[in-house]
Amino acid sequence: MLCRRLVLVPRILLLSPGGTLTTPLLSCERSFSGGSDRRKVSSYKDRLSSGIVGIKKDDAVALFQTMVRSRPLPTVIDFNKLFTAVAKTKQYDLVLGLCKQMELNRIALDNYTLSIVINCFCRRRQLGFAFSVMGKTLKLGYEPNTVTFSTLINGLCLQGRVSEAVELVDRMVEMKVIPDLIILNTLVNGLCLRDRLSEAMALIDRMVDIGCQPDAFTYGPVLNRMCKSGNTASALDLFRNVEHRKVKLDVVTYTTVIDSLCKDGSLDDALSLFNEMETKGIKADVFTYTSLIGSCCSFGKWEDGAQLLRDMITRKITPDTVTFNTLIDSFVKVGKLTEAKEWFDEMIKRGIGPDTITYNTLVYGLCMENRLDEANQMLDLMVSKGCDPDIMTFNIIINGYCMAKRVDDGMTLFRKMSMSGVVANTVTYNTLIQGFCESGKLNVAKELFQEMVSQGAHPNIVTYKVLLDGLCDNGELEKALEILDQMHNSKMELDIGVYNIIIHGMCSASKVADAWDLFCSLPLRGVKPDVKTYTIMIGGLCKKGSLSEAGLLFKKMGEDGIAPNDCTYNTLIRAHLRGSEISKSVELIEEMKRCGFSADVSTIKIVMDMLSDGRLDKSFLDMLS
DNA sequence: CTAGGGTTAG
Repeated sequence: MLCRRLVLVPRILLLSPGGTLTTPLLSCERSFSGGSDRRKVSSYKDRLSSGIVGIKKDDAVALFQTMVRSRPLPTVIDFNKLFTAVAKTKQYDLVLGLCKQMELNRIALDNYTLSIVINCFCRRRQLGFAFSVMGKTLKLGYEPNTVTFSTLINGLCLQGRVSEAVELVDRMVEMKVIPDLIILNTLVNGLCLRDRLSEAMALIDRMVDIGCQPDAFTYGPVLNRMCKSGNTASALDLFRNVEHRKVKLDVVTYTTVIDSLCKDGSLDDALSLFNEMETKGIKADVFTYTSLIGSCCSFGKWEDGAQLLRDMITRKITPDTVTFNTLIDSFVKVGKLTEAKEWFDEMIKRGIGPDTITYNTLVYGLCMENRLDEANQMLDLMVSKGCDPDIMTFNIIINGYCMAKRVDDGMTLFRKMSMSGVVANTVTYNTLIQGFCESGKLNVAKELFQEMVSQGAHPNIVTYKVLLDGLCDNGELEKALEILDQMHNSKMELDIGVYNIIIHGMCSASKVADAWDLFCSLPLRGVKPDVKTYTIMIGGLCKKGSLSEAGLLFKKMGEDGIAPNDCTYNTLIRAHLRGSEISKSVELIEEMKRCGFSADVSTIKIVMDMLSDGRLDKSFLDMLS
């Protein structure tokens, strides 16, 4: 069933079929208080047991201080409970800081605390520190257990170093620690993260062979990877298969597939899987609802999205920041800024804190409506609420300035941003380079491109497209062709968009013959012309006065299976009007109308001009509408 | 206590 040689598998799995993989966790609980005096410690005890899920930074620090000052001292287990809760909120720096404080207060960390520290370093991609904590664990005389190892193995996997993770499993076995289901699941996850799906599946088969029953955690990452690669159908197949083999799937696996169906636009299928899950007694959670709400909104079913949110509140499934962000984003995307603002107020009313993404989304909405002053006020608001703007925030406003033809203001903000320590990325530079190109300041655009390279922000295909377009529009076709040459020599994958820009540039520079040669060479270059390519080329031929050639290309386009759009028709119609080929333009207009397109602004302008100087009859206007 | 899922920009 599988080819062992190709598959990365720890040695123990190849050597010990039929062996058991379960091992009890070592008990390392050590008490400082001896458990005698319970009265004085009740406040932090209550706090730890009454729920510290999703604990905020200030709360965590305050609770920690109370604990450190309590006499007798709380047990390490109590500290571990706090650290675990904080780690779950992904505040790894905070956990590390608190652990440091604990040491400074001469409270000994135990084996578990050290595992939590290792996990924090792993999550922060500081594997070196993680391994030295492992060394410290040994030096303190603790036996590393499966938790210590699984944490480190996960750290390696998160960095994409799966082979080393497998080696570590082998070393762990040498140290007489038997890999358990969690370790193997971690490896499966590591393989999935590197998109090595077939190896992951093979490892799962090996697990089954040696009697280690996979669970929802085993299949979760596999399903997720399939879904993220756009393969919902395969994921659904695997899902049904696993379900059929009586592996108990959980809310996460269901939600993974539900989300993928939502992303594919199969909202009905997603909803029926949601119902199926609930029927089986698996309760949907905030992730499930958030996916469904997002999908409803993308279909324009706002009331349904809002209703789902109300449902979840009724069912005591508390919506979080992401849930509101999803809803707010959907409203912003369709320009319903008022509704977005209402939901923003609602989330504040419910005590759910907006985050950078919430503010970015609202800033984006304001910028789209050219309300730049309000966007800047929103920026001030987020700063005043202690929510740090990130590169996305700045990119959105800079883009807003560029679209409002205020590239210089965009540049000022860019400099301010850099002073505040936020580092520009490729999108930032692309936006500004485009802004300068469109305002005709080609030299500034070129300088910025140089700055981008020297700052280590990698230009991508979009950067080049923006630059090529700018050069072509500003009469520097030769320079554009030089860059195109460089791009051919680089490893960059050129798409049809790049060629559309160049062909368009050639046509604008009245080099229609060159454009035609390039157009004809596209198949050789492995690039397929799209509707824009044909339209640009048709426009070029029209400009040259070769209406008949343009007509032939229009015909060929249809034969090549590319459907013309409104731009194609309007280009041809204008050319025929200019060439006084009235009857042909009437023919084209009727065909265009049959396709559901209509005359654009430029076409209407020509028609008006021709009506006023009498070259066209009034009946033409009726036919047009 | 260690492994899998949902939101933003050119």
